[in-house]
Amino acid sequence: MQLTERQLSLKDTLPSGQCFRFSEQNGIWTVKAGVGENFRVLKVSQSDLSPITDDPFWARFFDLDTDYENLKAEFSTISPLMKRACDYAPGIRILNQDPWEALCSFVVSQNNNIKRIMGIIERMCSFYGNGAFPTAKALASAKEDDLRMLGLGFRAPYIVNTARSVCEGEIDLEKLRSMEIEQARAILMKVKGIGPKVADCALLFGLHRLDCFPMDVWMKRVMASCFPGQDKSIFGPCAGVAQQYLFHFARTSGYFDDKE
DNA sequence: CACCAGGCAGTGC
DNA sequence: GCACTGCATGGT
Repeated sequence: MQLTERQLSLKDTLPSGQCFRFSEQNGIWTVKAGVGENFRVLKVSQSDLSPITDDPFWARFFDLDTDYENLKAEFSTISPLMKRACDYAPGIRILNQDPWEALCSFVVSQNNNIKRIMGIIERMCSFYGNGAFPTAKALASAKEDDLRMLGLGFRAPYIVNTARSVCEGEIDLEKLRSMEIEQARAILMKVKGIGPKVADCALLFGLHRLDCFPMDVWMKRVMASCFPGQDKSIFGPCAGVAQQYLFHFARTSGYFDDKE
């Protein structure tokens, strides 16, 4: 299978705020993914995507089985701005990350910026995971002071709460994959430290629930400015994908720089 | 110094 | 139900 940049763009997908363990140097992208023993490292360049297409793990990670051309065509009929967002970065895809890694990462993300999130997660991985993303079990027994030392601040107890809920089975992540979406959100949000935004990101990026539509500060700007009085329902059953095009466009294009 | 970052919990009304 | 505030930390 031969992929074009329009079908998969590394530079538009990896730094679009979905995942936090990647870097780029001289055109070579390094992506780290997976928890504990399932840890994997990918090295790939845009000019040769065969390390992704030839490896089922990374093919799944980059969601190669979903037809984004149809989705973009549908989205583009919604409004000129939605079409513009699709054309701006057509090679964005929704990553299929480990559910625990996604959930934990987005607990870290709250009221934080992407650069600092990446640093914190990297320190958590070396301190608790020997390079791999730490297991829920490892973090369930972490000391809050240690977590604060890594820069987690007020999120330290949230991480421990979340890890314990997963370990003790109050949250069964795999069951959330097929559950009624509102019920799945409600289960996640029972944990102190998980609100609607973190729950939606975990479901979208960790459990591939494309119906989730995370509303962060950028998406609130987009909706208020471009779709006033509307909600995610105008984007259909895969609203989460539309969300990602809009989020990336809003954050990197400069279009919203001087809009309240 | 202020304000912000892929928010959330707590409080008051 | 909705509006407001404090929160750790590092960057502008």
